[in-house]
Amino acid sequence: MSERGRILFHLDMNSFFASVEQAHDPSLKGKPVAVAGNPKERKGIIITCSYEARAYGVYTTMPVWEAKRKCPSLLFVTPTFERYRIASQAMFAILREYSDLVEPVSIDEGYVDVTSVVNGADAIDLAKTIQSRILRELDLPCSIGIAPNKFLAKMASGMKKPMGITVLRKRDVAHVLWPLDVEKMHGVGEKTANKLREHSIHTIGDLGRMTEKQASEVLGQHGEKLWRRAHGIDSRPVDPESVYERKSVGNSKTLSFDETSKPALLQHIEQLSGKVASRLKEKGYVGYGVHVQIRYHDWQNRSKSRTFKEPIYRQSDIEKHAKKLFLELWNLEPVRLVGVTVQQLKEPGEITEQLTFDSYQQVAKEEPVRNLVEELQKKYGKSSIQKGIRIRSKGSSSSFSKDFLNDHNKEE
DNA sequence: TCTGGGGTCCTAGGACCC
DNA sequence: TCTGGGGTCCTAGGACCC
Repeated sequence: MSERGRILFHLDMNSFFASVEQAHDPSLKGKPVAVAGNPKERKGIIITCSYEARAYGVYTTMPVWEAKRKCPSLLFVTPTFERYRIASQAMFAILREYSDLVEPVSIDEGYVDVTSVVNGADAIDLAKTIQSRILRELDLPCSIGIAPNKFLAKMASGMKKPMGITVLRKRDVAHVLWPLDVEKMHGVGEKTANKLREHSIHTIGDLGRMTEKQASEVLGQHGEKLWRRAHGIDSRPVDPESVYERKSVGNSKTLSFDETSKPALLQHIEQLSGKVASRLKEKGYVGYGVHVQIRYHDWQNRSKSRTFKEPIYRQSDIEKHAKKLFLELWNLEPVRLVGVTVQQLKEPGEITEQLTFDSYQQVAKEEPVRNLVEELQKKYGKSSIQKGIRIRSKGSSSSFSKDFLNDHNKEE
């Protein structure tokens, strides 16, 4: 498939969780707001913060205590994931009004292929329409990148925030992308950036000016991919199905202190197994592998996994295998985090057991927009609709996005 | 008083098979 | 006569992203 001629949008919600909270409680608007877990827990970090908070130097993953120091007036909100899922669904529902080719990437971003919907000249108008609808109907800001492929669209959406619309053509790559620090590139993290710097590669342009062979000598296959991206080459299609193809379901927990007691650790494994089992059931999957992770006090990560012939989905089975794996793995050192994941998921289509089928059907079917609106109204009341759709939905919501920061926080 | 929790994808080595 | 070559599966670990 030629990539010439495609028109892709990448839509990115601006500081999504914080914006949803500001939409829900307008008294938070214009103020530094941070969404963070329980600040008393060790896990107290900033999950998202408003632009007003960013102005004080607060950013995602910053420990709460540090954020308080940087911005004493910072308002803290504990996350309400149900609200975010609802807003996310409503946002994707709007996108699907314009194209069937919508691929959610996470709860707050996705790609839309509008090639057959709009001609090049009208793409910006469509982006403006979508952006202003999301602002008017959901009271949420977003940025949109317009480009001939996913990589460029993603880079474009990040260029103007909040409420930006940015076109990035292939011919813009050399003068727009190449001057940027190589770490700004999607797919280049700290480790890769360090490795590149060792070879005097500091900007995207430095990477682009290497030969493809040199890039692969430094970074292997990953290097070739990045080199092509640096040249604006990316033929990945927008795949609306990918959201349904979940590969694993897991839960992990950073313990409130480094734990050395075996019974206590096994109890954490039990709890995590229970969460995983109920999420599997809710989503209607069975798995064929169990994976256990340990993070030690010194941040050393270890993991152990095992594949099974028989489908795994019962809490008792997950628990049994996870405990066994844990005890084989644990070296008696203090444990900071434990995690349990069920992987190699399959939809239980041909599985004889029936218990998961109903919930699977719910998840697999996309809800009509109309229902969403009704549900929004139920949750927030009709009076608040002038400023935006605010919906209530139960179950089945996560089918719309590969929801990062997932169901684990349902109870909060 | 460092550093959450949910994921995906990739690599590399060994087992095993034809 | 030293012992090919390819493919797949499994497992451990790492990098990255939101």
